[in-house]
Amino acid sequence: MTKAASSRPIMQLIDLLGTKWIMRILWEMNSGPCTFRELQDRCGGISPTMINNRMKDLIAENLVDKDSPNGYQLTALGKELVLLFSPLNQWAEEWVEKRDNKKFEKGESQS
Amino acid sequence: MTKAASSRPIMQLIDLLGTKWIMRILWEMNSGPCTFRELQDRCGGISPTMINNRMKDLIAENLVDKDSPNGYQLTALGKELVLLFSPLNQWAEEWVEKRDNKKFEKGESQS
DNA sequence: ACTAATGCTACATATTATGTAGCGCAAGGG
DNA sequence: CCCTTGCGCTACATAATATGTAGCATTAGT
Repeated sequence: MTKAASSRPIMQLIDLLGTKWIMRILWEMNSGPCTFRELQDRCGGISPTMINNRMKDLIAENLVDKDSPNGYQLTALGKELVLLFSPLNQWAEEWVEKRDNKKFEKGESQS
Repeated sequence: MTKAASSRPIMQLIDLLGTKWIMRILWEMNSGPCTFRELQDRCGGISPTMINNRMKDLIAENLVDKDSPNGYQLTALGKELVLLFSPLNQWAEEWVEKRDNKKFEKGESQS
């Protein structure tokens, strides 16, 4: 991570979101606070090492709080960020549809 | 990549965007078509191996075109996606500001 | 005291990224 | 015609990251 690259906030964010599992965890946490092990399940069985490391990152970045009785939850800032992800949902639908059509045109098999 | 996880379009997108360099490359390509080597520079000297692999991915996902005389460029779909990134820019500004204030309160050194 | 669930750590293995050298090709100049 | 220059891209050894599995320490319930 070069200093120049990471000086712009957007670059810091892109670095963070480009770290494996970060977006997935944020997305899954949007459905409410949860325990360590439940989060593991929501993320499809991700390893505890990874969850632990990523949660440390997210807490350090002020996106998640650890609130012992209730487990982990998004901070206000974290919730704002995840809100910005929602347009991606609709875009992704169109994208997959067009991509699969193209595969079909090319004669590839469909699932 | 489990089948269940990747069945939802948003999960496929999150997987893609969570791959190292993908967001960065998309972001940098928003400033116009460019050559292989210029893209390397825009991304701060990323290795050619990586650029090559990621461009293959992005082309396969219909987000980038290879148009030999002019090099690489975003597809219409790719441009739409990068447009959805722009709100992140403003959010990132606030985020970094708040994060750095917090560090200051805690007595950490500033750059 | 026993059981079960929790957050989390240890660590060997597998996967992925980085850095560097350089190939084959095309365009331009001498 | 040869020589340089820049191009897209490949090869491959090394370094960094992720995965999977076992299990420890703690807490809550019975």
